[in-house]
Amino acid sequence: MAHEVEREALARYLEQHNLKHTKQRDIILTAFLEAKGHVTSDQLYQSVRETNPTIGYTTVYRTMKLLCEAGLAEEHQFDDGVTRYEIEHEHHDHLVCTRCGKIIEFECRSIESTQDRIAAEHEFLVLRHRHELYGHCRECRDD
Amino acid sequence: MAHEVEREALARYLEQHNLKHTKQRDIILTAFLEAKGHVTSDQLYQSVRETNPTIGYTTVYRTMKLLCEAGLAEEHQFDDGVTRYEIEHEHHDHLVCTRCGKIIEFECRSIESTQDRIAAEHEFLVLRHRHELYGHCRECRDD
DNA sequence: TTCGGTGCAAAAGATTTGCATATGT
DNA sequence: ACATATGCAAATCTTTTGCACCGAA
Repeated sequence: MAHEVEREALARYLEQHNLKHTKQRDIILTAFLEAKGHVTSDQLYQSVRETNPTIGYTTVYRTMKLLCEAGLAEEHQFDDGVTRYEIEHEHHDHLVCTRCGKIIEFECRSIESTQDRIAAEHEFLVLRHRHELYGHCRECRDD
Repeated sequence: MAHEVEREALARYLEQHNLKHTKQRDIILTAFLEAKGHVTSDQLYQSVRETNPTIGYTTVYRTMKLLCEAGLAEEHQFDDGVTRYEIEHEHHDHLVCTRCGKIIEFECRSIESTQDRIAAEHEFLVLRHRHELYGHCRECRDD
């Protein structure tokens, strides 16, 4: 079975918190991992429904919240207002194409250190950040 | 009367677009400017209601949209999911305190040029960006 | 007089909650 | 058996829309 690492992480989390290991949770985790990040609750719901038409919206929402708490997923709000989930991994930022919706990840040490300097100037303790560039990707730009 | 510059900008915009200059628009603009940025629709609605209890939610929403189009306001979505409006001015980014809600603005040339470099690497045309650091401000941090 | 504007109520879209039932442990 | 999960429907919350009436030009 695929995604062994994540499934075990979930199992561990459930056990430690006295929660139950249900097939819904497993199905949703799998669908989420297969989607490879940046999915909306609705996309997830649709994809889960294809094979398991009895699973409800509620369970998708509750499970995604659980996966976030377990450190397997991360919630993200881009400018369109819809919540998306992505697989939790090394911190990075995003290029978002406002035409085709493509999301490209990037990561930049030099920006991060500048950020730290700015925060320090304000005596601000930074816990997380978001940095998104919106525009048109190579395929969508006109020029 | 205060906020002469903005009121005139609005008047000009309305005229140029064949829209009407109503007292609601004036009242909402004033409330928005007095709030000094980063207000939610609801805060605006409440504050407008104090002096003008007949103004509806709808008008607040429609007017804020109008002010954005006129270039007087700017819409912003922070991580709490609620839309906030701020007074449109020189581009800048934000430090957001997740304890007291304070929002500090900052601006950084060196980050912006790095951004441009990254975008260029992806042949991406950047139209706008957001960059927010979430954490605890000087007054709210524990250490 | 004529359009655009306003306010209400209803709709819409995303997410959450109450509750009876089902199911891991 | 017992406590937690699930799925439905209903509730919430924010924002938008339809529509009859109002008011600025």
